[in-house]
Amino acid sequence: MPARIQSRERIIAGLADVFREHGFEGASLAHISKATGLGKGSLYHAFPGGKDDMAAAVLNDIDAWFEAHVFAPLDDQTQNPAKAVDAMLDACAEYFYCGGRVCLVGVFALSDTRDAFATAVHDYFRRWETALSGALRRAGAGKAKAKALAEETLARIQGALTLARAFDDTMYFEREIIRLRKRLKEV
Amino acid sequence: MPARIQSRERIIAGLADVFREHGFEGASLAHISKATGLGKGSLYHAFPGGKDDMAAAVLNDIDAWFEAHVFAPLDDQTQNPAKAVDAMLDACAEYFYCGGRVCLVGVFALSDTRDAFATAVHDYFRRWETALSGALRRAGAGKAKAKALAEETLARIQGALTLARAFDDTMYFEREIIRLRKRLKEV
DNA sequence: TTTGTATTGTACCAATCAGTACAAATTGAT
DNA sequence: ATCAATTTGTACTGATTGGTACAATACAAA
Repeated sequence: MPARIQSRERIIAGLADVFREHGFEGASLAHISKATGLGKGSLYHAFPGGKDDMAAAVLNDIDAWFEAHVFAPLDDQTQNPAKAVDAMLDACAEYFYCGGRVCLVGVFALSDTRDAFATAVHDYFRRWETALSGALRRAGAGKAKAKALAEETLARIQGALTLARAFDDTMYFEREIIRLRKRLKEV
Repeated sequence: MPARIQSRERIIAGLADVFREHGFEGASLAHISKATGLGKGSLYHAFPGGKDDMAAAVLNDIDAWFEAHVFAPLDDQTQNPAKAVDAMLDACAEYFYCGGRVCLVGVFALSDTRDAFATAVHDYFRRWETALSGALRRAGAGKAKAKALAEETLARIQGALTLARAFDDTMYFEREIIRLRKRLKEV
């Protein structure tokens, strides 16, 4: 019966889906087992620390994706900052499936899981905010305005995800991205 | 041992705190019992339908509060629409404890609880959106602009709550409200 | 094939889950 | 004070929780 190698990538992707759908507390090992196709034995072999370990791995994976596709491009001094901001919105639309997928970090931020993963959540948003406000500064905004715009942008993205989910209509997210694109060109 | 009358108001307030903190799935009867000071007997006496019943009662309570303090004032044709919008932001700041308290409807929207309470979540945001966009129209905005601004406003409020919680800093919410107040005067 | 290791499924554990049953206690009316 | 109705705490239920133990399997090297 046993033994077929699963790529860790695929396992983490399945874990992310479950955590996004049910939150940390709601993600039972039964759910996780079903979503990943792995039994408890395999799961605890791959993540000896249990659910905490799994969630940490997922958060790490998300962080790596955003670092590569969002944060680093925003930081890149050699590129046109306006283009980097545009690329950020593209990356968000891609990552969040145009609003069909929710932000796991945001979910964790709202739930009581926040306490356990507080620093991970904190760092993710801080990293995003400073990278974006840096790019906006290079695009010509003053220090205060850049920070305010960055805060506003993150709030609008997170909020749009909530609304898209509440209305079960991805257009809410897509329209917000369009408005945001326009707004961020006004620097 | 038993018997002291608890006001239903207080019970529901306690329930709301628990659901906000832990989400629907994470809110165990042990948590609920502790937060309300009521045993299972009392809880199932007051809410025969169990947790679903409790959550529905909380959502109903929230809806009533917003109906009275936010939606109805926005609808009021006899009042200055700009003032109603301002009052809406005041009411939000009050209700959400300036960001220290999370939006339960938003939490439910993100979790899988969404399916069970989909219509309640849906109706809440739709009601808010139409009331706000109506007020903005009366304040002089065109139809399309009013709708876009209303969507943007709801997203920013929800997102600001997420950020305030993520950073554990209510200033993120308060600053967003200030920016929003300014933005909504531009109609 | 044989062997050793990495990987896996399953049987189990104590704790906790939502929910039920019911008797004890409190209340308000008389 | 008495009594009926309402409220309440507690003791249970079967199911599910996260986690452990371990034997069976598959795989790569020999």
